[in-house]
Amino acid sequence: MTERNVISLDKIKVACRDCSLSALCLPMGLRPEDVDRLDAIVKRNRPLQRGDNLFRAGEPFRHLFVVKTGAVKTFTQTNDGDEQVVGFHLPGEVLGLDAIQDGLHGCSARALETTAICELPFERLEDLSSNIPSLQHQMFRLLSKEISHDAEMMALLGRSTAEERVASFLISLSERFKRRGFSATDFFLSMSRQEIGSYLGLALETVSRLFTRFQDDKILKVERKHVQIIDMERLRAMVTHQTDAERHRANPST
Amino acid sequence: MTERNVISLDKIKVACRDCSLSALCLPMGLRPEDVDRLDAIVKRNRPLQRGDNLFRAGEPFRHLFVVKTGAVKTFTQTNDGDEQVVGFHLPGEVLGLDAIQDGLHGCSARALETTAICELPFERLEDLSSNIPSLQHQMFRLLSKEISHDAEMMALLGRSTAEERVASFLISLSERFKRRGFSATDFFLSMSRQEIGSYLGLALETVSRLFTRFQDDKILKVERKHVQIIDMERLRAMVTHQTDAERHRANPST
DNA sequence: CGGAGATATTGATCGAGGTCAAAAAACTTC
DNA sequence: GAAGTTTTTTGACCTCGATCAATATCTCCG
Repeated sequence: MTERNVISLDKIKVACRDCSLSALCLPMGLRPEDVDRLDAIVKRNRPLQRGDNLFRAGEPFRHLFVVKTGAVKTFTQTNDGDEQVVGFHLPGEVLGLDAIQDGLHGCSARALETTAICELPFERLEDLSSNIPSLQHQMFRLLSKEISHDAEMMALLGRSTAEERVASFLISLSERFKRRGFSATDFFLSMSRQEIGSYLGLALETVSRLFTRFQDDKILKVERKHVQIIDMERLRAMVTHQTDAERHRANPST
Repeated sequence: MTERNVISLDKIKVACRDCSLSALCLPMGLRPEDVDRLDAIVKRNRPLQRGDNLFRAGEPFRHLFVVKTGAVKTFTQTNDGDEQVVGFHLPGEVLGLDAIQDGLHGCSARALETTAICELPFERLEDLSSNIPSLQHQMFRLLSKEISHDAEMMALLGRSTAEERVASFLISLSERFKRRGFSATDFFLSMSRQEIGSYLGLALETVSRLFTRFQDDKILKVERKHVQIIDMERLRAMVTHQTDAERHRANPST
């Protein structure tokens, strides 16, 4: 199960022991020789604390952000005041891609826990990518990946039952943790039931009930925010909607 | 209410009376001097008939597609066999952006009516955009626009009532028609109730009921697939979730 | 430590919208 | 234009999950 989007991951890991750069390399899949040039433009910020905003909807867009450690949620406000979570961003993942189009952030981003972030000045990234074809290519891939992820999410929200949504959510987290070298079956949820519910289009009570039901069914072990996946097979079996792309990725021989 | 993404639209319209190229210019917002270079790589296909596939999920990705006339739906299959619509694509809109990441189409695309399409060989587009910074910039914008559209859609599917979803859908169609120079208040739906329902995460019966209710309330005039929006204000009032970006676009002075 | 304010669980109730069913309207094809 | 197919409308019923409410647990801080 190698990460398709990463070119010679081992070399990169060696080339940039600084975790901020490996956080960059992972999503971008850069070649080592390109990393040095990227390195020059990366800003490193002090960590955000839980509740700190990284940016707010409507603010001008200057930087792409890469999560180094911690977790971030992105959300919009509804007219009647409360917030709607549109994404969770784990280490190695990129934020701000929706803001390129018109130079304004379309959603707000807030740290869910103590979080370290890399800033990439977008203008300079654009300049660089004109000169480094592989960087341009990776930028296109990055944006495209976000689009297919969103399409999967839309498909999930469009049809599924609560059970299926929560199962999908856990599987998605599991795969994302695995990809970054964390445990795929034993992890902490840095977001509240409320936030999970908002993201999945469910009431927080429904999320809670499903967690306990999954626990009763010996599929999970849940203790507050600590989740262990006991029976991944049955969790996967709950998800009816697997895109052809996913099928292909799971079994590339087909 | 000028289209922010288009640079000197009038000039482009004059420069390329061939509708295929204006279809390209609109989403990309290219400068006239770039159009000639694009022109060279555009393939023009014979029209698709209703039901024809443009591509299927899992097929290798070679081209971006731009709808010239007609309409296309994109959809995925669920494991239990039936299809899930993930998007509708009207004249001037681009398809295939989700496939850049891994070179495989993640969904299938099928014509909803007689449809003319432009093909853009993606490799050559990538090459060109290395040499034309403004093209690279527009490509980024195009991808980013898709991402923010998807985020809005996710927000819609995540929270809204059936009423709000159908209202949003009609408003979205209206704005997209308007942008391309068609009537914003009087148009045909080339998709079935079934397909609308699938897209909005609703049963087809629910869509039908809402259409008749809107008609009874003097908000719409619906006759089969022909829709007239009578009271846009009340339609808009139904939508609680307006992103800050949308608010800003509607009233840029803020 | 103990009290205050989040956050999570669990129960009870209710309604929006899904499902099933049947009829009506529109489109096809010969 | 008749017969068959597909799409849409409308009605009746029921279920899943939202909402309301009460309690339990955690976390933070003086």
